[in-house]
Amino acid sequence: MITLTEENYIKAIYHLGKYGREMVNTNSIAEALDTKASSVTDMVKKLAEKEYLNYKKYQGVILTEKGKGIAVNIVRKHRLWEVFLVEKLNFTWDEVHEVAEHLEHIRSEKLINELDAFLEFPSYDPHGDPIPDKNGKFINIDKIALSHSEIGNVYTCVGVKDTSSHFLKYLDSNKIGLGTVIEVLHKEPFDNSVKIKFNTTEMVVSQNVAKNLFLKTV
Amino acid sequence: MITLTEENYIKAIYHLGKYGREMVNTNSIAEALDTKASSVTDMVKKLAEKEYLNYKKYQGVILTEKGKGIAVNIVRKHRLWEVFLVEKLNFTWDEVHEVAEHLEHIRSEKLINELDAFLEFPSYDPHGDPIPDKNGKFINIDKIALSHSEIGNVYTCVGVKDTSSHFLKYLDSNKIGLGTVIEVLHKEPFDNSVKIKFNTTEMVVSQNVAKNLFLKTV
DNA sequence: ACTAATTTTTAGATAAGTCTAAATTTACAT
DNA sequence: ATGTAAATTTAGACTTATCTAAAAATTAGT
Ligand SMILES: [Mn+2]
Ligand SMILES: [Mn+2]
Ligand SMILES: [Mn+2]
Ligand SMILES: [Mn+2]
Repeated sequence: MITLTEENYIKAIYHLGKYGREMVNTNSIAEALDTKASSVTDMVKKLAEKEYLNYKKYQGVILTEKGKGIAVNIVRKHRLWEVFLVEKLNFTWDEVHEVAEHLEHIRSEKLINELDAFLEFPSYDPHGDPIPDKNGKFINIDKIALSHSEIGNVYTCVGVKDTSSHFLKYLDSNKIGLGTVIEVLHKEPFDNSVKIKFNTTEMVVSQNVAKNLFLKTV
Repeated sequence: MITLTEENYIKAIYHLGKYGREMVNTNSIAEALDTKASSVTDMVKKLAEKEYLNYKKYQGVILTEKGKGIAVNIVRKHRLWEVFLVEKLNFTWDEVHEVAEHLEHIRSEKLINELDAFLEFPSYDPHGDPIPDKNGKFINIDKIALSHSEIGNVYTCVGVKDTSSHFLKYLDSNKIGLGTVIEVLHKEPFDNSVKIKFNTTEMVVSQNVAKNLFLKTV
């Protein structure tokens, strides 16, 4: 049996290691889970024992296939619940994450598959992140950050990197959301700010914003 | 902050003490939660300390208003989730309880109130139990067990006492459900079995069944 | 009223997950 | 290559919730 705490460690390691492809070090796990490095060491030993990951002392950890399976399933549940909250229960995209952090741990195959069907098998969550299907497969569209866009090009906003309430509310207040069509007018080398145009509005966004907004070419 | 374990104790005490009206003894709590009496003693001390209940050594416990408030809120969540599972996700009434045991601990005022609205403010759960509203108020219709019915009378089935999968499946297989109109034909004094008639079908049910089926007069 | 059975509480131990502080290993700069 | 800084692990302690076994209190039977 896997505990809630173990699930949270596995999920964090999955995200930190780029979908479980890269090794993850102790300190980054500790930071992600707001805990101490010594606690992480104890836990990764246990997770290695249970074969959710491979652990080399002082070298870091990497998820096994078994571990990745657990992680993908939690991500699936997290994102489906987020869709449910926005589509059916009038939550805004900045309110869903916190509740989904808890709902993602509810264990019922039937529950999650029926929820998937009820929502008509959505491919993306409210932040533009892809939702794994029942078999753990998901589409990964190639998106670029606004900070890596090219001047003169036109893009569609398809996701956010930072899903904090602060950032999402900032986007709301500036009328930027998923689907917004954005033209890149200018990139300021001095501070890496970007001047963009959308719906006849022109505005300058900071590097911080530019790094956290994902686009795809129209 | 209240823990998941504390919530389960409070809920059990609420049900055992008839909506928190009666004193509950240590052993019955232990049995309900499948734990040991010594564990219960430790926990009720903690719950008394936190003022969720009053505890007199060797005498048992009774919920405070604060404790009842917690309990009613958990019951509200449990029953609303059960309605959701049946109405929206194709669960049968014998499948919902287990999942609802977990969903009832998700903490979000907005979530539960929006769910309530989404389900159009249901008054009863799939087992005929009343659902408390946002303020903890709920209708308590007076229902009687089939075992206490009167020969010759006609009743409507409005609830079940035992919500175990076994009992509910037994009812399903005999085409008895909420809303079924039942006429009491005979009560056998020897074994307290009851002969009933519904939808042209006549059958004899055991005392065990008769005690767990709630009816109201038509 | 007294004894026996039952119920409840206490005492001490255990497991999970966390922490601080100290020790160890690795990485990096000269 | 060597010393220092950073990262990681170990050691020992704490908290929550549980258990077993023993002690104490209550209840019930005669
Ligand atoms: Mn999220
Ligand atoms: Mn998301
Ligand atoms: Mn239930
Ligand atoms: Mn129910």
